Amino acid sequence: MRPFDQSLPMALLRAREAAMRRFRPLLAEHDLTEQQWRVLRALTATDGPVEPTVLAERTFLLPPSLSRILSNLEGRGLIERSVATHDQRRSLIELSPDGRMLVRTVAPSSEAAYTRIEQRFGAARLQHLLEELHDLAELNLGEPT
Amino acid sequence: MRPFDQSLPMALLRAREAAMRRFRPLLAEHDLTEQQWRVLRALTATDGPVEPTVLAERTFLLPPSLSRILSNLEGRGLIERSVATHDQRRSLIELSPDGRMLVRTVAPSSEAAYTRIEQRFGAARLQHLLEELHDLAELNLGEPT
DNA sequence: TATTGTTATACTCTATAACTATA
DNA sequence: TATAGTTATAGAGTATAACAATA
Repeated sequence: MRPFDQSLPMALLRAREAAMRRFRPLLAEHDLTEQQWRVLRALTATDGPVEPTVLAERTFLLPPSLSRILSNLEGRGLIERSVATHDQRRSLIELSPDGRMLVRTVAPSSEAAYTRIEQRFGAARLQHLLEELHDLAELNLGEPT
Repeated sequence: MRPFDQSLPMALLRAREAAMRRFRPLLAEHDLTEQQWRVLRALTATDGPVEPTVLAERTFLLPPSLSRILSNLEGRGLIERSVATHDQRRSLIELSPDGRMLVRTVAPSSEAAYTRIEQRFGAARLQHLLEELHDLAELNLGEPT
């Protein structure tokens, strides 16, 4: 069997661990879990409001997990929900002003961590790595041959 | 702020998700969680018995989490524990014959998934990606500048 | 005193199913 | 009937602290 440290999932996990190590304490300072941050971050990336289903796909969270996270973030005033006018089943989620402010507070450290990686690893090399990861994720490995 | 899909941790998570998607149902068939499998997999990679502390580092599990997982795996007869003769505080963990058999049962599907990725992504390209991930993980990003 | 490993505790996420409201 | 989202439930991992046994 392939050696443990040549396993692709382990290599991805290890790299992610290395990239996140410095960032986690910062999230903890703001009482945010990784998953909560992923949701806030995904909301920052969109122009307008997003439906929970879309948000779940983008953040790799299951609907029940996302549902709890949204309740939590709404309770803290970091997001706002509304109901879609064309289909009352659908919710629309967006950052509140407080949520946007929180992201703006955390973002600089995130960028600093990124810059640090760029400096040590090389900006072009990192860009290429991101492209490779993107391609890998798009192979549709779940589809039948 | 950097676009969400240009975030390195998200790119790593997304790639890992893609690589694991087909593998999870197989683990579920054998009543194994991802973390339990990581432990079994790490034990396969070593020649002899391993101390829990080392195992925790290699699998990115916290000691309390690992402790529970080891109890579970021991209860299922998949691993064996002994006490180090030179230091009675230390445990030594190794796969049991049943554990080895289970790994041998699951391994072919793991290899098949890997081969599939190699075919679609390119073997050399994948090898290079693994090396880049390895280098990235070894940047010691947690250290002060 | 320090270290190895486990236990305690509280919380969060995962995963599947069942349910409500709307379409 | 089907879909969007929430709630129910059980289980597992995360994280920190406290603890027992050994060094």
